[in-house]
Amino acid sequence: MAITIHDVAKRAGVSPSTVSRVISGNSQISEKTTQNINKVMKEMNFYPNSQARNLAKGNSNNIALVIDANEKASFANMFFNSSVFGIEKIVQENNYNLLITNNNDSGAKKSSVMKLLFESKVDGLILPPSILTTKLIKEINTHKIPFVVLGESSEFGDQISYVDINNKVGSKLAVQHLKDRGYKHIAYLGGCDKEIFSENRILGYQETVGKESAHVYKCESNKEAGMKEALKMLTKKECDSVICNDNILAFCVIKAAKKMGINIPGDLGLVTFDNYPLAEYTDPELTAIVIDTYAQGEEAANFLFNSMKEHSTLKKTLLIPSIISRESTDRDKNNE
Amino acid sequence: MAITIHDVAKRAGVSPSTVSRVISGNSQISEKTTQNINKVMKEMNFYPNSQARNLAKGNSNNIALVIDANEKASFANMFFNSSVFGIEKIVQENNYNLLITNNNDSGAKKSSVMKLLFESKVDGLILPPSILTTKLIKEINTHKIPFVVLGESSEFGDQISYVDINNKVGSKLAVQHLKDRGYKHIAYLGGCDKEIFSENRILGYQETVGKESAHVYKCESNKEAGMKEALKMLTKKECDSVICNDNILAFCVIKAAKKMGINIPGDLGLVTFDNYPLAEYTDPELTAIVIDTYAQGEEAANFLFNSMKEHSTLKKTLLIPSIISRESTDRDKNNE
DNA sequence: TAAGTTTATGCAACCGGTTGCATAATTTAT
DNA sequence: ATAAATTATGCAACCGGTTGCATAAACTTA
Repeated sequence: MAITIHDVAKRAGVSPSTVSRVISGNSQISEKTTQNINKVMKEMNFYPNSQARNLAKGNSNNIALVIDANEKASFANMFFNSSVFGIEKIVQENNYNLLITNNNDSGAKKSSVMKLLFESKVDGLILPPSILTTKLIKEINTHKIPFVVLGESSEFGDQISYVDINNKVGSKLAVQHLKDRGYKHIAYLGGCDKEIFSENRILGYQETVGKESAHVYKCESNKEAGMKEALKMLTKKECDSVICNDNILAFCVIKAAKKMGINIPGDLGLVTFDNYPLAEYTDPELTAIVIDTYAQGEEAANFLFNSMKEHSTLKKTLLIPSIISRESTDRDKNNE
Repeated sequence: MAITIHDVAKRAGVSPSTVSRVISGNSQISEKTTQNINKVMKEMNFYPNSQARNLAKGNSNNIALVIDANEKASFANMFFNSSVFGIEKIVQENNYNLLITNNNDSGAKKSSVMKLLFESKVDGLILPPSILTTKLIKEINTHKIPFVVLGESSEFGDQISYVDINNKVGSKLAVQHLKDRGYKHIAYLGGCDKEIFSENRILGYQETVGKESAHVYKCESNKEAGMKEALKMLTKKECDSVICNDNILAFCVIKAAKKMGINIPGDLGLVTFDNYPLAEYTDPELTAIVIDTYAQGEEAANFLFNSMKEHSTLKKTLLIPSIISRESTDRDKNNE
């Protein structure tokens, strides 16, 4: 049914190998023959069958992006989101296919990632830190499949290559931004112990303001915890500004401040990590630490393709975030 | 290097065909032999090479989800997001792989979707309505690849199978919800002419409130247009409630109302289409028409797999949305 | 012009499975 | 016990490309 390399060969009066060599472009076929074969291929509208090609070449031409089924859908996804576009772009530039799969590691059966490995379905993997286990890393290495992690890992940091945001620098940017506008006492809201990115943000904050002037209000990222902790923070009146660990908490602060009659940015400066689309639609609009997940995806994919070409050593990449100034910190330095 | 079916056959003392038949499970191999082969496969940790399998079977074992590079990243992506999880779930249940690709139809070269078709890389396609063209549909049909569209299409509605939300019903739900709470004059904010989903929402709204009592404030979904139109609407004072075409516009209404000293829900009832994570963090929290994109993804994928098993006719599926009541409409019926 | 190089192409095996057909092994019927 | 029917398995071709090696053709060089 489908047109094969043999059909093309017959029509062009050459052998299949010659056609194959023209397709691959990596051999010394005479200019004349090449042009003729190209012409015939165009005429017959021929495209090589990728299954056959992969089998012969011994690769899959796929790389897989694994997502974590267990992550709470909402925000984790938004994140996953832009990075996938960056990844997809690089994958396409390399003439590869991008597979997406959930890691449903039930323990009982082989997880989907294991299956990808065993059935030789991928030449490379992009993983979230949350699914890493000693067993998984060992298995991937046994199969000699290069992989890269989208984010830092506290437990396995020394066994993996990863691309993450420099969260410490993010906090420094936030602190500096607030100080520049005359805010003196800066609090940090959010972050729980298990997330390494929160840890680093808090660390960066503490280092910048100085351990003694740090006021960290740890809390989970949901309505109840967020509101409670925001109100607590505002009631204490220790601080004239706050850095939020994410947009949800920033929204909570806005709400809490409103309830208590505290004006943002007049009485309270507010900087938040993350810049989701609605961050510029709030009242006041949110000054945000912007994380370029698209670039993160690109970076990870590029690294992966390099590792596939030539064995490379472990590499940790930290991208520098930026800050976008909006109403929530928009006051004169001397306004205080 | 890798273990093949031949290695297994040798060890088990049978022919490769027998092993193959055990793997496929679709033939009459004796119980004894089957068990033995299974044992050997487990011992050798054997998994069939998928490239070889696909080549022999003449399929790819892939379905592709195409995303539209041109859609504005933000909100389109959030949408894309949950549906991809639903799709991925069904794909995995069917032991298939999910490919994701951008449709970079530059016109010059073959677009990525065309490539997928020509290189036999997919057995099925899930497409966004925005990339449909006569040429593309024709090409897909020529290749006899089943496909389904994630959303309705005005131009090609009669040539495709699609899964969409019943937007008319969404509007009816919103209107009914507002009426139940004693709101009398309901406006509709947002929607531009090119989007069929907006059209249907407005249509459903008009049909429910009656053509003569309809007040549609069309506008684009961005800060400038949204604020301007929201202020205009509130200034006119025609209505005591509004249905917003999306969360961005709802945020604009909240901001505009605050500026004008209008209380939500007291003076103005507010229902919005879409329920993005931050919709419950606003002040007031947003009553929202919830669109289950996860289910939409599942539905589309299920339909696709059915079409792959047996040729099926075109099918239009409309999922019923639901409404989640929050503060922005939370007043007594007699409060007015 | 013959010998030596270089370049262009074909042959055939191979990648690792699947499957139609033939045959061997086993069971059932007579 | 033998023929007939049924079940289990193997053989070999095939899916559609790729590639090492051999050889033919074209080009140098002496």
